Amino acid sequence: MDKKFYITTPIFYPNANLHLGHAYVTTLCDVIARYHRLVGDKTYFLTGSDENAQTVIQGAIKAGEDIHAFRDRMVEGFAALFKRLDISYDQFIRTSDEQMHWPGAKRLWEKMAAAGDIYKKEYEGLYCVGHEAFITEKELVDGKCPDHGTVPERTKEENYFFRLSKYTAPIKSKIESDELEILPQSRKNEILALLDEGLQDVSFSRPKAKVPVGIPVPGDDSQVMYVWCDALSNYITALGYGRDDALYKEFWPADVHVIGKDILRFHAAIWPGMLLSAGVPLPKRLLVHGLIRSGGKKMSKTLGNVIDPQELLEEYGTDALRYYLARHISPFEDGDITREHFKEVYNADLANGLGNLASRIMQLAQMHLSEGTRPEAVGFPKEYTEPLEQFEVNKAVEYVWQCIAALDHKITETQPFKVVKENPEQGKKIILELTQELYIIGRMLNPFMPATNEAIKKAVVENKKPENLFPRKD
RNA sequence: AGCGGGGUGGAGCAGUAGUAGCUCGUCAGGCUCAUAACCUGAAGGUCGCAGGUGCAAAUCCUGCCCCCGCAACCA
Repeated sequence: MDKKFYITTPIFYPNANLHLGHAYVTTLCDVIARYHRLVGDKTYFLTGSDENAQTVIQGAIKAGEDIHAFRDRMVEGFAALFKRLDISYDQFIRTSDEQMHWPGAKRLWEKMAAAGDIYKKEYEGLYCVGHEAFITEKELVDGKCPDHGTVPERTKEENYFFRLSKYTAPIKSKIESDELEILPQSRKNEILALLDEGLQDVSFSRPKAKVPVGIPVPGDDSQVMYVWCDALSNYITALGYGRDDALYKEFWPADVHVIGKDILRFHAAIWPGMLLSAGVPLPKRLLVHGLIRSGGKKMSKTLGNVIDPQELLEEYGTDALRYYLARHISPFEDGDITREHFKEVYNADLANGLGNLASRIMQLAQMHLSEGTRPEAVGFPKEYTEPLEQFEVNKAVEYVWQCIAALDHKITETQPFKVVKENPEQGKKIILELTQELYIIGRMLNPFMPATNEAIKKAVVENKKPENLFPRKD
């Protein structure tokens, strides 16, 4: 296979530490990216941070830090978590990066302006700082913003607008025809329903006085770009759009943008509209995942059901967390995680399942085989590749665990531990087969559990029983 | 209000018309290479409720109830 594959995560606000939801989407992307590398696709995996937002500025103020220092510190934290999660991203784009990001964002704006789709409009209304947007009278509760509990300011603002309304029909047709494919189907239906109502033009800039760190609007230094052109553009600027086209030519359009359902409309309406306006090809696919809840409820500090990825990483390790996220959280629907369920799954699937299987096979191998083995490379079964091509990561993992169960069963059936005493040659033959099958299982784990894949490979090749891969937890 | 997702044995899920399935947990038996693990078997469900269509419904239609999310530090 000699295809290219470009995958992106959303970009994250460096205003607080990343939580399990961020860990999930990033891990999901990593699994998909590693799979594509495994089957030989030329893969590019992008992640990054959305730094020019009001909420980030507020975070810095709250922390009493300089905005630049604050963002750098938060982004370092992102990198540390991603490293711990074994995220194999090729690039981390920061929208504050004037060299990497800004030229492309400006180029995109200019293209849209040249198409006649950017216009200036004066707007007077109630501005909520928390929203970083105008809100309507109707939305107010006791004269305050219901979300932020603050009294909005009546201000007059001159903004640039993007003529998104013009693109309702073309966007709809691209989505209906799956030229821009939206997965799962339910999300596609949802966005088509929205498109039926027609899209409104969207505000595309803010006065620089209000958002001091944004990207200047080309030809108007008094305004900075609002989030759409500022942030969504990262998917192409990272590749060098407007700067150096080599990667861009190779990898755009994206094969998949992985996003949460909360940001679906931005990616399925505004972003395609922008690209259509600028004459840039649309991404091929949006993979819209759900939310991770805990105990059936959204995680929130108030409810006290937040689970920090760091906590799980420390207690169970990187691959255990990756395993849980890949197997037990659906890529398409809301998922659930509790400490109790995590432990149950860890013990059942990893300690008793995979870990124990590796121990029993390698114990036999170490005792009875004189040297390690390395099975010939074979293709992957379709029960494994087909789900992965469709991003059904959980189904692919389930298949691997079926293989694990089958191998446990095979040991019971063939009784190599007994046979080897009565007929050493026959026993060794069985044991050799078992180690080779274990190796193949390890290889299939590569996208989900890269370190475990390595550990199993090493054990088989060196004919040495590994340390407990996943010690039981009580 | 509106929009979206969901309600299947103790837990988590699969199953869009034709004998209700998987994993975990529980119980009994087996095995001994292994991390008190592994294998086999069993118990356990009127598939949210009420109607309707069909020879046949978890699965289609109608109404209702309940949970979750869409607004908050938030993918």
